[in-house]
Amino acid sequence: MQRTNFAEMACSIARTLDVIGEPWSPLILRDVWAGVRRFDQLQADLGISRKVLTERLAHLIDHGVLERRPYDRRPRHEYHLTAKGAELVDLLMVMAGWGDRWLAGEAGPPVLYRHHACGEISAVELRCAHCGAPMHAGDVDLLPGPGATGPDKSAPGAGAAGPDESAPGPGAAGLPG
Amino acid sequence: MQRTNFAEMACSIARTLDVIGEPWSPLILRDVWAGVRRFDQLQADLGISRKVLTERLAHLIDHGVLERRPYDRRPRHEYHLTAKGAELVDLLMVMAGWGDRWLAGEAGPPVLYRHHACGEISAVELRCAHCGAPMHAGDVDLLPGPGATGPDKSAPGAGAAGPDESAPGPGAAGLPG
DNA sequence: ACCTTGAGTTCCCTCAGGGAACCCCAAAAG
DNA sequence: CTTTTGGGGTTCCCTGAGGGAACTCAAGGT
Repeated sequence: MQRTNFAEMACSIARTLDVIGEPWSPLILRDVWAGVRRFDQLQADLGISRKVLTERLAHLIDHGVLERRPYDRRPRHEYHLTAKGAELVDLLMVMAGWGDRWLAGEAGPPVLYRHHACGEISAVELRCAHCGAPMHAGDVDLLPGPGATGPDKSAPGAGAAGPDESAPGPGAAGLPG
Repeated sequence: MQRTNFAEMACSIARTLDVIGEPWSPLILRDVWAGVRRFDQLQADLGISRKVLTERLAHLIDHGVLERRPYDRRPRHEYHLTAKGAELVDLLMVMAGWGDRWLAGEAGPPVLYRHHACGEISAVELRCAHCGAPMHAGDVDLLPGPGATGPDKSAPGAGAAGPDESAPGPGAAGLPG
């Protein structure tokens, strides 16, 4: 779909959208997360066209979010989340939380989440990694970061290489615009 | 774009994708959040076609995520986030966090977030709303919820009506599939 | 030799996204 | 009163992505 190139924008939201910005990709990740790992299962469960599913899987593998593992001597494979992909599932949980709050209606949420640590049905909550207090859209100021000026050279590319935490420091421009 | 109807699926992720599942909507919300509120500004900043921008704005207003406010006696308006929309921006922060970690490369993150509460440059972290411990994709079990069987009747629709917290209780089917 | 199954390809059709030009309205300028 | 300006969209056409169904291919099983 992407007629516009989101990956080149100096915005981590746009770049993330380049990876999972069309609606099938999150659903594929959800399914893989929930244990639906094979081509025909995914196709049947999602109701996606086989052609598009092939493309999406290739794209997700390309971006290091999924990996393909053989499970037989025959040419059979399953798709698994990489570490990079597993962190995207965190995003899906937040997405599900919003849908549960605002779209579930009287019927209530379709899926419940039980937290291993406490054993309770719960939901995710956003907190500041620094002070631990709640951190929402209205609780932050946006500042230009070091990568503000343009797209990154030396992109990590396909490999699920470890994330890099750059030291914060002021850059030039703010949001594009 | 949506040829497939995601809103009818018994999945809060799919339903959320029905609202912001194509790549422009999150970027529009990001811009409105950052203070870009007028049609021509949005169009110029995003590089989106005017036609598609019109459609997206109508869709977002329709779903109660944005609202349109006049700012002049002339027919001029600005777009603002509703409470429902502001909570979607939380999702954008998580998205940005993932992009910062995995896609920013050597250049570092394009935007930094300063938390009002502690004044520090920080990032969001996902925690369990119940026990406060970290809560990630691998830390939860999925269980069928009360709305598991089908799409909800009596959907909140357009209005940014308050969220409903239904009492948890077991339902019938799990994920669709 | 034939059937089955997983995992894709190929082909065609329709509709959504991109681009650019055009339009409407209200205020301000002349 | 007429013209200009500028925000906020419409309209039209073209391309290309998504949907659907049929076809292919390789490896077993019987």
